[in-house]
Amino acid sequence: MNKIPVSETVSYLISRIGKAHRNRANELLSSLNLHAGQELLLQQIYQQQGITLNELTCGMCVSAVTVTRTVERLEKNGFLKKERCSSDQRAVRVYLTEKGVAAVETVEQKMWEVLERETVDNLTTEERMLLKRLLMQVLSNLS
Amino acid sequence: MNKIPVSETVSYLISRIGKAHRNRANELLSSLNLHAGQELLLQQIYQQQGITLNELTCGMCVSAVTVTRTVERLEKNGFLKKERCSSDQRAVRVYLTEKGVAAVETVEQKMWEVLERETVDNLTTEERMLLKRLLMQVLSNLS
DNA sequence: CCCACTTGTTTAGCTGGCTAATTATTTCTA
DNA sequence: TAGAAATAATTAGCCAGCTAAACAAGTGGG
Repeated sequence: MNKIPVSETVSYLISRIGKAHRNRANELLSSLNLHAGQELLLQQIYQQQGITLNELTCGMCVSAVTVTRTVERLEKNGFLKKERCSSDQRAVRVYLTEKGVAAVETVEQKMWEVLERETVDNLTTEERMLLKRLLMQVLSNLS
Repeated sequence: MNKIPVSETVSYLISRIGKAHRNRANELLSSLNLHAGQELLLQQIYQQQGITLNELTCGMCVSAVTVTRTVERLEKNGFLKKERCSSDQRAVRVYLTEKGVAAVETVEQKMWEVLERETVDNLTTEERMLLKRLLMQVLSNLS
């Protein structure tokens, strides 16, 4: 059985695509003064105002430290507000400001839609469905 | 035309997979005292001892700054050596040490092989071929 | 021959992401 | 009920990655 070079493996493709995809996301987000990663956090708060940092940590597959610091920066830039939870003084709840809400609603069309269109360009509808199915299996494999 | 939720787009899958894949790569690399990104750099030098930082920058789709700093750390940890180019005093050439060579040769089986096996697990041979083809198109779209 | 331009690298300062260790609060249990 | 254990968040310190700006060394044109 011949070994295929690393450069022709699915893993190598994924690492290249992951980088390119993130780069493009950053380009699209820069006009909103956001960085890749922040938009996911804002979207979570949008779906549940008053969510705690701990709940954010779980929902984003990211470490608690990263959440703490990203929230800190987003608060400094006026996208959200922190508030100590009254029933559990350990927990911190976060709420989007008007600016934060506007940002989330803009990210949808300024980033996700553009990114998706570019990503699946030149693929037929069937190929897109298929790709989605295969990627869901890959994600499941790696989780 | 109904909009599909972000969580069901190829883009969203790619960003999730990209993160999970990188995390797993880091786990596998940690036993070699390497971090994701460093292994690509070492592999490039392995293929061309004496490569310049500028050539590394081009070959890795990464900024010159990142190359400079990663090389600096890898040198500090004994994986490579820097040397000013004699014919062009601006350029810096890098060479793997024995430790660096050993690392590259171990990364192949300790990281790439394991990662690939895990990534395409539960996919048939046909599905793997297909996935590869679709991902190559995606990479081309994003480059 | 010298000054302008280009090229290769580095510094400063920012981002997301991480682990380990710390602090504060709550909960559980002996 | 008091002390131990679990939980939520933070601090310190590390890594990859980035842009902008500085610096140094070649290259070219007038």
